[in-house]
Amino acid sequence: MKLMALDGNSLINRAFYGVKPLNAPDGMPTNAIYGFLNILLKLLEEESPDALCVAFDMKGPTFRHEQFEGYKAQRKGMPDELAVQMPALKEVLDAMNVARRELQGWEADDLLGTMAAQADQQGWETVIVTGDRDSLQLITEHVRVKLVSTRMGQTTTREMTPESFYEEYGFEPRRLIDLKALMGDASDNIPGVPGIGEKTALDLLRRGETLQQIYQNMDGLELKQGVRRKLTEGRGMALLSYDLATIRCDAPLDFKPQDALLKKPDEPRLYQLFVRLGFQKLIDKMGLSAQGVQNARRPECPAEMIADDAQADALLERLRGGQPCAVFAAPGTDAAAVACNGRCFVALRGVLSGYDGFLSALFAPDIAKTVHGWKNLYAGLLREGVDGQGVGFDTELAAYLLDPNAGSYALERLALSELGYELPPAAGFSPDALSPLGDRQGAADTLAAYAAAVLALADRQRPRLQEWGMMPLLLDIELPLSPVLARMEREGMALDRTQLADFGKTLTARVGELEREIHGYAGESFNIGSTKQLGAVLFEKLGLKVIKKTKTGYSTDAEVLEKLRGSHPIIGCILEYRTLTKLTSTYVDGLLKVVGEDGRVHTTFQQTVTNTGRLSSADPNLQNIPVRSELGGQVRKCFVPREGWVYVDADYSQIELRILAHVANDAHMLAAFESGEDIHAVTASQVFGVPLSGVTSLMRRRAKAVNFGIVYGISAFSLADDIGVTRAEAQQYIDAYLQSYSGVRGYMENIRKKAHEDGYVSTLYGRRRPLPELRSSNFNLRSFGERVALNMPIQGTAADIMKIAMIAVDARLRREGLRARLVLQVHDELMVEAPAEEREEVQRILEEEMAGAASLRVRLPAEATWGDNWYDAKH
DNA sequence: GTAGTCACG
DNA sequence: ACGTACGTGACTACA
Repeated sequence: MKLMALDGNSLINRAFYGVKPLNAPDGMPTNAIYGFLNILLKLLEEESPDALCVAFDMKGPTFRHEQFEGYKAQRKGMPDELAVQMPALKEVLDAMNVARRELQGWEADDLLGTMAAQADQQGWETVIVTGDRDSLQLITEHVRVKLVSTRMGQTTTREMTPESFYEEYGFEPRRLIDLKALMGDASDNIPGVPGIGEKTALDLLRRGETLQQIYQNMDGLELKQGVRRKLTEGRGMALLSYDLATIRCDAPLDFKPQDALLKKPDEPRLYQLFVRLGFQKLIDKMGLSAQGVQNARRPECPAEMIADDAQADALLERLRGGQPCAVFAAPGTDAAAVACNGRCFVALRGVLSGYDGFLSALFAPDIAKTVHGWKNLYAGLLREGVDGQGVGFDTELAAYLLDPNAGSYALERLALSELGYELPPAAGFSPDALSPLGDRQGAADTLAAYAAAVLALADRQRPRLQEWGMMPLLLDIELPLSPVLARMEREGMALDRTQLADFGKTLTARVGELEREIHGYAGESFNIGSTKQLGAVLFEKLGLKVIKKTKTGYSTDAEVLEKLRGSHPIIGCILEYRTLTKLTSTYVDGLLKVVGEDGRVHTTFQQTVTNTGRLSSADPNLQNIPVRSELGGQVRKCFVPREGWVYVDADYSQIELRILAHVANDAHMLAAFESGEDIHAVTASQVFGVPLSGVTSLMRRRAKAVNFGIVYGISAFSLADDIGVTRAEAQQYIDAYLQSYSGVRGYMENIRKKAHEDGYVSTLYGRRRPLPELRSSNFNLRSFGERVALNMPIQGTAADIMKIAMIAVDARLRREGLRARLVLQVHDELMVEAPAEEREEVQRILEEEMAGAASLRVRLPAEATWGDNWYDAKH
């Protein structure tokens, strides 16, 4: 039989510092609980023990404090964010029916030792799990220790047995006590023998001595004079430390391993807890369900099937009266459910003969609707030939605006966390279920439940959006943007497949040559794409200098290779190989793979992904098509408009710095922009104290890096690293910058302060990003939060303005009856595909609407250029 | 599924 | 004193 005994405090501490911040829907930090449970589940799987018990420390002094008042004296209490997670963890363990023990006056270590002793007496084996090496003294033939370490979400365990312990330390596990007695332990404030350090102590123990033997037979020992004196004088300390360091196995603990046998968890209770904590992943992983949970309920809303046009018209008439309603449509929109005033109506294409007409009428402007995911719904309607209108609320967009950090806005998840609704699986309204042979009433009930959830969710979200002043952001920016994005996706961009494939062949040929050359230099054939194998060749076989390490081995990134360029001809080949294989795999093969039947690529613009309010582009990502290198530019040449059409491309000029000048209200920066001079050159002249005419290209380059750094939340260290100067020099640049731009300095100070006070930052348009990181006790995380506090209002405001511009450009193209259409957005750039004869008008529209999207203290000029392919349009 | 790398703003 | 720039997505290798 096997007992697994966990040191709860040690593990939750590891989890707390090793797992990224995580919050429950109510804002309570949960990362430590989450990390702890993941470790626990992994261990249960690995070990399949028969019994499990978790030991905890208790607050207050222990018997060791009575022996020595300085014991653990300088130890600080746990940070608040961890402390609040302890009770919840214990609740979770109780719900899992996991035994746990704590005992006033005793540490978790002693409880583990005692449990192991009890288990041993009954012939059980024990696995102790902890992050604390002190427990290694408990290792015996029947007791193993698993040492857990986590860093950034990654958990590793190392198992220690008598053999592996001896191999590492060179003496027996019990002698760990002797080691501490001799050398002390700074972190627990155990004194040890004054003057005896790790080296001497280890040496004595590896010679086979024990503390007892040392003091019984001091004269017979071969010892340096000083050591002998220190040992003699420190005898009292040594004996005290020996006692303090000894983990006791006789705590008055009520424990038998049989008491801790694994039991089935209390599922409903655990489920409820996990919902409260926001642990959807664990709910899935452990296969929990809401069955038996009283709170989790499905909205009571049986579907009323719309069978004929008369019923459809009656419903439409009622909706036109202004009753709030929510529409949920199955993908492909072969079915639509309308929730309204406690009832739910469902229209199915196969049931309602006038389904298409119903859909058109439902999505007319005179019926105000709430939906979940307007962009995709609009796209679906468009495929049916319906131009959807009259959508006044979107629960997905609302959830994103309320918390852009949340990551997922699936209706099922939101219904659960916001309403306590358990929605039936979406498979319930699959095409099969909706087909004449399927369970149509069941499918309709499922759709109805989703529609009802959307309606209820909107009621929960609206007050918060109003309170936070975010309704205009939703109604005037995000919602109207959705159809624009849907049309852009549908429009797509044409690819010249032949030209792209030819380019691919050229690349592949060169990659072959490089591969041979690289293998030749290496003297062996290996996978150049494997960083592990490449590292072995470069740093072990060829003996090149190790510049940087990753957590799994040597770093071989471009920055490292660039520094090694002079030391071996293989380096240049590898760099070129990397460039070319990236181009072929991601951009040549990758794009060719996703060309549609219409010869065009249709990206997906994701509207609820980024933490700052930007869009993202995926499948394929058209926002990262190469441009910085000449070779990469070849890919852009393969994006071509229709015959007789052109691409018109418009960029904002320095939008982020201009927004910085505005929000910081910095007189110098505003003046610099107003003068129309090159902003980086002006910055250089200020930072380096030379007249504008005296700015060299090196100065400009460095000033540009400073400008970027400011926007990102600069540090001298990274700036120095970026531009290759000393830290002190970088600091001088920053100081000189902030001296010149005192408004920016003030902004940086204010926004930091405000962010700490409020716990969030926002853009000019009220988009908000919560910053739980700022309350972290972890220095790194807190610093990250402060950098984000500086950056998000700038990046996010630029995103807001671009969205406003997109809505305006799209509307004006259509209003003016042009055939030209938006096809792409790349953060500060818009691209329109236009008939050649509309080119000049489109250029004017882009420049006017982009510049006019916001009125700030600076102008926001945009320049539109054009060409017969994407590359030429930008050159 | 995660890590490393690299493409973009 | 801490470690170190903001925001993305796609590909390959590897456990």
